[in-house]
Amino acid sequence: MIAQATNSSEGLAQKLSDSGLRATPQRELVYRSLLQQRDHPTAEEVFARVKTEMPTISLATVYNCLETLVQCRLIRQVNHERSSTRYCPNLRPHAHFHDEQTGEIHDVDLPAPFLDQLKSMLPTNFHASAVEITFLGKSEKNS
Amino acid sequence: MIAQATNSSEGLAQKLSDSGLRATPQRELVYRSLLQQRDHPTAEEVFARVKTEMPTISLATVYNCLETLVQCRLIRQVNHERSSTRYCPNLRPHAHFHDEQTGEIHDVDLPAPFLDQLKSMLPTNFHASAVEITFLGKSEKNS
DNA sequence: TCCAAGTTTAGAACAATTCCAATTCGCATC
DNA sequence: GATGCGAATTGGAATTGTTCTAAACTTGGA
Ligand SMILES: [Mn+2]
Ligand SMILES: [Mn+2]
Ligand SMILES: [Zn+2]
Ligand SMILES: [Zn+2]
Repeated sequence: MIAQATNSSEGLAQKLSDSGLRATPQRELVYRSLLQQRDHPTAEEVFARVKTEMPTISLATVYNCLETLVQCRLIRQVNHERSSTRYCPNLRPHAHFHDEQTGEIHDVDLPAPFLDQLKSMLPTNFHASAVEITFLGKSEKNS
Repeated sequence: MIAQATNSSEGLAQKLSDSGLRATPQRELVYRSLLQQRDHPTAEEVFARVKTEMPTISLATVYNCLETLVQCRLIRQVNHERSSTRYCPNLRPHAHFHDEQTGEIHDVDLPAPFLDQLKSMLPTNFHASAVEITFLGKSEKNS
């Protein structure tokens, strides 16, 4: 059986070394914290979370690690208006739903054919390499 | 014949006074400059453009005017990643295509039914009031 | 064991935006 | 046509999220 990306720290060392980078304790911890609590935290929130486990880590390092993970395509940035960048370890193609009441961000999986349809809608002189879709609205608590 | 929104400064005074606000020279100028050059300028760019016509205007006022126009729904903010907010006077529902080479932003009109389809794709506990769609890619110069 | 390159760190710097307090503007009333 | 008053503008200070810098630390391999 071919190992699928298991969303655990295994893929981390691999993808990092693919880019000629090291799997440091800080990078592993930052990545693990994102997988553990998939609520699209900001850098400051990640900092607060990892500090409990590694009290000496610095905010600059958290920013560095996050940027590294983004570059290795292990995580993605999520931006909304001008507020702090948030981070998402969900690598499937998906949209983001911003709950305007709570500020929470939820992942919304979208069928791949739909995204293709969307790209095909562009004028012929536009060639899209990526599409970002963001919903704004309110979500009912699910009981 | 019923006057349609004519994208000229006429609608401005109306929509402003609807919100209990005045149509000041600064607000009119900022709005006119956005209509004149529809390239999604930043606040600083708007500032540079209007200064040629009103050398005494301040950057703070440009920010104030832009915010006011957004609140009156005469223009819209366009954000990408964490770069400066840009402003768009196109009120039709449309997506934005970011040319990664040039940094230019182009409006892409999308069929309304498509946007409805998109919203209908959400889980039933999500109620979207707005959708934002951003394409990234390159565009060929049209001759 | 030692080295060079990679990484982390604290704090300074930066850039976009917002805030603030003082002045100016402009409609309404006298 | 002056006066009053809230709205709007202004320059500069403050804020905030992020990046930069330079020094210290770590590590895999010669
Ligand atoms: Mn990015
Ligand atoms: Mn807005
Ligand atoms: Zn996500
Ligand atoms: Zn636009």
